[in-house]
Amino acid sequence: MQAGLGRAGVIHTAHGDIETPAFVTVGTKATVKALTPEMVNSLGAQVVLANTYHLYLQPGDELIKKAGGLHKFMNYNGPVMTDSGGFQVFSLGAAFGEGGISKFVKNSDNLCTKSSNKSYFSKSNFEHEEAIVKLAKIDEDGVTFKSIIDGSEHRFTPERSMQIQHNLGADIIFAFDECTSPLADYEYQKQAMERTHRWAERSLAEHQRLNAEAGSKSDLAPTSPRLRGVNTRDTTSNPALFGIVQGGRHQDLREESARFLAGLCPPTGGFDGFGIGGSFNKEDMGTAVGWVSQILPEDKPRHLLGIGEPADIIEGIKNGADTFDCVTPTRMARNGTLMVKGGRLNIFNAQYREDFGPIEEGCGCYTCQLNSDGTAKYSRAYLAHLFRAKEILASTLASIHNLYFLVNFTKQIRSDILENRLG
RNA sequence: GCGUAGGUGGCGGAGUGGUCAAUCGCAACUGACUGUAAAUCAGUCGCCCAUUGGGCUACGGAGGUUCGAAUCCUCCCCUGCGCA
Repeated sequence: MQAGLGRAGVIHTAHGDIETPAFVTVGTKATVKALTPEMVNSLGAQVVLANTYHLYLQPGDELIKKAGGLHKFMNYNGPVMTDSGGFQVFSLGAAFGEGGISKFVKNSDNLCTKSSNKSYFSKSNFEHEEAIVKLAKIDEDGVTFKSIIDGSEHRFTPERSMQIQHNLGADIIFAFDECTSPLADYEYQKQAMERTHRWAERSLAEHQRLNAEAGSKSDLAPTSPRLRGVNTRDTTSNPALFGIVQGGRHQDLREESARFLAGLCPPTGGFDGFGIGGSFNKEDMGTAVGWVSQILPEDKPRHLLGIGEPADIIEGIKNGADTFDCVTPTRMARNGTLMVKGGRLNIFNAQYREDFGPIEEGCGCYTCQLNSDGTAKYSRAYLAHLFRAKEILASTLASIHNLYFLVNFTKQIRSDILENRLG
């Protein structure tokens, strides 16, 4: 973009290119919920993000390695990313049992008193009446997790996260970090950020050790790994590693974090790209992204972790973020909220029970197709019925629509940038 | 006809003399969801005002007992089941 930090580019991976800005679909447990890989492809998605913690617990990273890696295991041949488990440090730690805490805090919220006694997950097997036992506990060396599946205890360190992610075999992996709560005070944000920095160094060192180890086992392995040109497609190549910027809502911390990570350049090279993680102020998330984009190297991709509201994507792009992932489109789809140009539409609302039009006029997605006579193939009334009847197809049709909406919303911004339609 | 078990808010189903406008589930209505503990969660759900709160009508129908009844008594109506 002529003004500001926005830009369009291409990330080359062993499994294909990602044209940025791009929305990354979330497939936590090696599946984009409710969709087949063919559906994911045909709605225009370019990348899938899976999760280290979840796949480590089930079915296990060793098994996925035996299967031939994530791509083969889940039958998805496009680029795949894995998150490091760093978000679970937050969601199973600080946020656990605290009902309604998200990565965002609003200026209008009172940071000191925002604590709800209502549990978001009242059916939890792990929740005790009096004291909520967190499922993640942090120390300098790493994090001790309790399994969300059976309560068993597991230990993640930066090294362990790297080993698991290498076993999973994604194209782009993330350093092990701590996603902090927006409720944490400045002092904690600073301490956590510094710890995340130490973990970043350890992640990078272990990643390079694993790459070297892999290299010594195979003649085909590249000597200079990571983001490679599309012409050198090599599906067995080592993953690229992204470091994660933290620092919460504080400008000095975010800038310090970006400087630190950008400066990590051991003999074999630094990070291949960067994630921007952690919590934000709802009102100035874009500003915070801008703080770090000005510092991070211009020739490396920047992924804004866990951000996906349309307005936030626009702000992220304007401030230099290249890729975005978010559970919002798929989760909201499963919960009956459909994304449309004007905002959102709750298909459960009584007004749609006899509405035989498509979700959105003019939408190009599979779900919004029209018959030759101009009527909707899958009407709002039909979707309303499927949701009320709890039919599985409801999730599929709604997920296709929401993902198409966001993926193409982001693609549109890319072409606007390329054609200079944006400032 | 005799015997027996019942009739409670849209439905199912608790309650069996006061703390009952009535537990709970479903349905319905509304909202939330930002690196997925999520096909989840929260709120509303007789009527009328109201900020806490107040008023009214309600537990098949009609009477009655009682300071007080969805709950006890009498008669009537209806339903299931068994026997004729």
